[in-house]
Amino acid sequence: MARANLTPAVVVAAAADLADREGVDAITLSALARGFGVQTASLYSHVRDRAALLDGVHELALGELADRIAEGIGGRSGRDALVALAEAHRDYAGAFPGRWAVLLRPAAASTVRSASAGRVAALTLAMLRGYHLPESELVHATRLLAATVNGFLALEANGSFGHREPSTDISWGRALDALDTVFRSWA
Amino acid sequence: MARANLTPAVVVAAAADLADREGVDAITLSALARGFGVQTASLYSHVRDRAALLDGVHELALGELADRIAEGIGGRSGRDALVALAEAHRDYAGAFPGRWAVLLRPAAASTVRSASAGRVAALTLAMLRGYHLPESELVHATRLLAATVNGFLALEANGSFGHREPSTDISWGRALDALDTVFRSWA
DNA sequence: TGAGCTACCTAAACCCTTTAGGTTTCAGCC
DNA sequence: GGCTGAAACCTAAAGGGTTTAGGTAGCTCA
Repeated sequence: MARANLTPAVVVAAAADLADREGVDAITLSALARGFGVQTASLYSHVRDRAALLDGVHELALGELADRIAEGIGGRSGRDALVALAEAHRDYAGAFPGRWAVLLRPAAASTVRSASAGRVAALTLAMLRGYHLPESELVHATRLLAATVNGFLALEANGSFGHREPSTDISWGRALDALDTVFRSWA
Repeated sequence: MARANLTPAVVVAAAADLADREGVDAITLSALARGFGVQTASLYSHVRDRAALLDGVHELALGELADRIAEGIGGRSGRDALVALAEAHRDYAGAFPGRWAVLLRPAAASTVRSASAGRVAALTLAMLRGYHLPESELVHATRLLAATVNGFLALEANGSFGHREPSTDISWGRALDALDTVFRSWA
């Protein structure tokens, strides 16, 4: 019986893929074990429990998202940077719905303190600095940005916007316009 | 053996209360049955399955939220109405975290078509009409509003904002200011 | 009073999680 | 080459949850 040679990282990656294919609820130790051709209990050598597995996926997704944000922002600033950051989120949510859904769940304390979380925060802050807001307002601007982007994508993902015309693409553009306007003329 | 005299509505209400006390994941037919002093299988006479139960809670919550929005908006208009609507959401999310979490999940098709969903939509639309946007822009404004409010409350609820100073109350105020500004000067 | 509907029950199949403790495999070293 | 120890993997089992099928008891009303 050949070994699967699993590692925590391999298990977490498989969980992320499974979530993208069949939804977050499909992340079960049983399903993963079946996929690896291994007994369920064996996975507990690599992952503490199901919660820890989800935390792992969370952190993985955060890192991937940070990469995409960094690449998108590139040398841009101002509105271009804002759009790039938002678009990175939307592309990621569209391409990896399962990973995205995991990101929307409460993060473990360790995840909040992770390097990936820090990178996302730093990139967001760097982008916002391009708008020259008062330093003390940066937190509020960050929260507004995060709320709007995440809120939009969440509603889009769970079907709250329906499939009605006009398409959500236009609404998405309006939302980015609104954010840009707000940041440029922050009281 | 005294009968519990259950009805679908009673079961759904109990599920909602349970969610507020212990979280959405605590909504199990088993737990509810224990609460009623009844066998788990008996609940299937009143509720098709767990998914239908959650749909019931979703619709219940939507109705309660609509009531609060209506009461909050009262005779107000413009910014006052916007704040009342947003505050109704925030109060509800704070007071009934479990019900709120259920609202954030994808809605069943029947729920989308329900009277409660219609009421929330109608109230939102009525509020936005106070800003005199072009009729064709109302959809986009609605989506931006929903995204911002829901996004903010979701991030607040799942701890993404941390407990850091300054408090989220101030950020919340900034977000409402931003929405008001955007709606008043919609391009 | 008794017929019938409904509320509730027992039984059972099936799936998932998690713990405990045993066995196999493999790299590296004498 | 054979031994050894650490991983990697396994079996077994307890404990919950969901759901279906079919049986029984209690209430209502003719």
